[in-house]
Amino acid sequence: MCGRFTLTTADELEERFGIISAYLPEQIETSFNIAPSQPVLSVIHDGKNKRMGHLRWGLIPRWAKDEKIGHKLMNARAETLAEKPSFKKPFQTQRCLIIADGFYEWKKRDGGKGKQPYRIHLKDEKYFAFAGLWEKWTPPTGEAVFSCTIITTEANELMNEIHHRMPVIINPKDEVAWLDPMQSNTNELQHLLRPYPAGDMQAYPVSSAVSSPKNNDPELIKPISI
DNA sequence: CCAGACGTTGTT
DNA sequence: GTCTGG
DNA sequence: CCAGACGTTGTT
DNA sequence: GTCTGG
Repeated sequence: MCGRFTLTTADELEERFGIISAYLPEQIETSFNIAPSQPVLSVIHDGKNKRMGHLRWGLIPRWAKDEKIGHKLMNARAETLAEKPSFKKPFQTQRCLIIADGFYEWKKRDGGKGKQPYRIHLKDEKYFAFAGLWEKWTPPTGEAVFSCTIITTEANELMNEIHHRMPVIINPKDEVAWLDPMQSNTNELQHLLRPYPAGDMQAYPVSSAVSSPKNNDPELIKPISI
């Protein structure tokens, strides 16, 4: 679940997320099918300002010897964030938003083999933000890598028809609280990680989740740095 | 104590 | 780095 | 998450 | 079947 999503335009992002121009990335990548290990558009709070930039999807813990562990850490269960060694510290101080306008989920076809992909988005078709955690990893040689994971929770009534888990979409009024690095009351933070209201979402089957060319130009990656 | 994992999903 | 299992 | 590969030797 | 890359 939560293995692919979309960000198809970059219009009015700074207004929607309240980013001042000095903290915007030089370029924003858009895609119909963003996969783990690719750069994803994110917002963090550096203690003073909100900053927008790209993070690599698949969290690499600070202590990792090999970046490959990031291939496994693209999702984090909301229920256990405070306990897991890889997520504990990021949950306390390194929370982020990951910007999207849709995501995919695959429903197993009854009886037989195969899966049917569904595209899910908000009824108003607007941007939303996944709850995420970010981390900075410095390899033995070379530049630091800024990476992130997307938090999952139980499915709401809409998603439950497709799958039993779904990514956490933060209620817009809670975005500031989620990002605030000074907020360390994990009980309150945990409360923000609930299934988004089903009535505000819609889902429909699609023929394929893969529909756009990928862009692998590493020059486009502009990691957030603090 | 050291050694080894550190994650989720879904499937069995 | 920190936790778990042996 | 899905899609796609899954291998080596030796030659250019 | 299982791993890797995107």
